[in-house]
Amino acid sequence: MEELDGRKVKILEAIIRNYLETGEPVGSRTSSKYTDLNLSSATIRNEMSDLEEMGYILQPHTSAGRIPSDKGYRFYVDHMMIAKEEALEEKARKVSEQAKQVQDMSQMLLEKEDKIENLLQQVAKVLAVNTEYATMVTAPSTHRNKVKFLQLSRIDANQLLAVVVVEGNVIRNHVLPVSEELTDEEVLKLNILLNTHLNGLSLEEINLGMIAALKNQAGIHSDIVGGVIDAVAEAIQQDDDLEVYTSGTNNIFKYPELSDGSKASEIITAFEEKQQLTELVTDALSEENGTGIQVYIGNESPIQNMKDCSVVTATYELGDGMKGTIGIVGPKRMNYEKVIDTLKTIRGQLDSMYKKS
Amino acid sequence: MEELDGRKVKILEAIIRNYLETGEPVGSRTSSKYTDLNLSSATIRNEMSDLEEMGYILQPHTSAGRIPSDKGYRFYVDHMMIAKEEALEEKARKVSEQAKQVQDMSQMLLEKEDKIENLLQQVAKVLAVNTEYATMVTAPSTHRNKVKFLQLSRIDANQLLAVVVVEGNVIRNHVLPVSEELTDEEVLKLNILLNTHLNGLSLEEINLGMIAALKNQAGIHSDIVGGVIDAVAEAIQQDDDLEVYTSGTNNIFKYPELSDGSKASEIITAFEEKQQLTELVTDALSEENGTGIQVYIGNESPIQNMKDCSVVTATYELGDGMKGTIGIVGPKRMNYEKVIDTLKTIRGQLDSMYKKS
DNA sequence: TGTTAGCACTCCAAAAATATGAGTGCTAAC
DNA sequence: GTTAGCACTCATATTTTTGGAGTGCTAACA
Repeated sequence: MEELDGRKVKILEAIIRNYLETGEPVGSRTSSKYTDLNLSSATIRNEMSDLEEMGYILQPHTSAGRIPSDKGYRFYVDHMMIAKEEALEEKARKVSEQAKQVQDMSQMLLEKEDKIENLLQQVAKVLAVNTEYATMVTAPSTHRNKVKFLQLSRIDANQLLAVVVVEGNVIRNHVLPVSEELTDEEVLKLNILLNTHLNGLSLEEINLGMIAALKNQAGIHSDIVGGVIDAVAEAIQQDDDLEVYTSGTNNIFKYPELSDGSKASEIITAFEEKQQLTELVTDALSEENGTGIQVYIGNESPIQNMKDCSVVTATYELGDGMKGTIGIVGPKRMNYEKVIDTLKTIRGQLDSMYKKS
Repeated sequence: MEELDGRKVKILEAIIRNYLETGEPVGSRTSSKYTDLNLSSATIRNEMSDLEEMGYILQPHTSAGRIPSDKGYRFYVDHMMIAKEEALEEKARKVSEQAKQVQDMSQMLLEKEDKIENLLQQVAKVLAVNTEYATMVTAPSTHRNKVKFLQLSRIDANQLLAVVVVEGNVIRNHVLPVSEELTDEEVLKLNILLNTHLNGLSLEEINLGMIAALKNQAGIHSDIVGGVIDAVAEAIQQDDDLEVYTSGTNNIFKYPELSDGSKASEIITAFEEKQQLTELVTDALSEENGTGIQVYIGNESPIQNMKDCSVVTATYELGDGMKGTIGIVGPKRMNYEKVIDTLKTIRGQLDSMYKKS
């Protein structure tokens, strides 16, 4: 009674697969036909009763069929999908799909964007079109990347421009006001100082202690120069909040279970307040599990707004340490296989793109 | 019959105001009580029949009350609102509201953002909170702004960084690959060349002819230098598509007439494909009418997705030529007075912010 | 002991039947 | 030109009916 025996597994699988296909609660009759074990509906009913007690399935109301619970979906994702993945007809379908996607992606590559933002936005869109779910893509985090180049320039009498180029050609800039005009020579000195000390360090290495030491070095001018250094440090540290690109939000209206007012509103709010998505993604990054794929079913999600959906994310990596996330949000009753597959494919594309450049 | 006489106007106004308040179709009985002319419902009925024939109001179905048509709303916005604006109790309400908003805005100013993107995003949010509609804000166009400062730097052997600072401290940068390494001296020369020729020009003045002339000037190295100049030009021209910031998309679910699946989906799509919003905004900018306020009712909107909504935009200006737009999207049955008022207030805040800095 | 047929029962969903009532258009009288 | 009166319309809400899918339980069977 505690564990699922082989027969229960088969029945549970029948129920889930059926429900994924039809979206209708599935009854004992239907699932008896769906399995290869020749059992009458009555027997199935008994087993279903057990499964319900164990929490794998539930009834929308008395005298309706059963639908998978979050726990049921979880079991499906963890134990049933892999098996199925080997099945032949699946394999065949996958290949053709994969080909289609690759096509889409290479099309995307044609209009090769130099700006990473545009690229990621495009990725989000391709993902949305392919899966028909709402999608999100975060920029790779760069805090472990090293400073390649750093430059201060005078814009006018009381404004300096600080530009920092980081590995991966990520560029940050910051206009900083200065109370007192600096001479060309002073700016040059500052440039040399900053470059010799900060160049080659990763962004996360440039912390408060570091900065303090630097200010000491600066010596004489420390009053005004100190301010400049602080501002540069700020420019470097800024944008720690990773950007999130989204697409296909309207796709949620394709699924009746999500398109009623209040639910849709919740999801859309989460997509607008990207803060929330970052939380989700941060969690996904921390829960690394080897495959780089995370599945959150309903309440498993760290953010409340997603309690009626499933979220699937994949971690991609552009070179060392630059990890980002791509993910989709859809109904619990989603095509997990296809989604995971698509995510893997696109992640692969991102990989190869990095190698090319 | 062709023109609206005074009585018809009064009745029309009664209908519209009533409908704005209740959202229910309004019948002859109700509107007879709502006006000061003492007429029986029967008389009103006759007048309403006329108004319907003229296209100002319509019936959702036979034997229902009347609701304003697009034409009716249009008449209201053009001719009835101003009068009402003077009314005393309105005035009183407005003052307190205005005060509240100013408070909100100054709060916003406290956490003064140096990045204009963050500021505008914040403006969109404040607007959304104040009006309870979906909002959009476009960055001011900068193509008439002048180049303040321009700098090429070598990042490494085969990459150059071009940074362009424009009036208003808008910064654009672009990493450009170079096939052949340039010496420090060459880079310096290029910098001088670019600055002497481009500095002080507005972005729109830097066109193809300009660039061609510049290439000639470059003389000897023209093969490789030409490429660099092209890339710089591109960096300058880039981002011509104005950015759009949005907020409060979920607000549309507060209005039943918009929250059904397909309509909501349309609106949300428009907000996601910011391309569409830019069209709208471009139109608004071109249709300048003195006040800088534009109202699109239903099908008047240049983009189809907004056919079930009303859109109100206001043009703001940060110094000469830097025009941007703030706007809201809501149901046709919206509080036009309040919206226009809020838009004006916030535009004022943006103005004063510019003067301060 | 596990499996199955049978049956009464539950409950949702859709369809049909039935009010309700707000609002209209029209006519005839003032 | 205005109004009272009245028959008529039609969306909406409420109730009733029906159908059917599905369950749980029991008793019989292998």
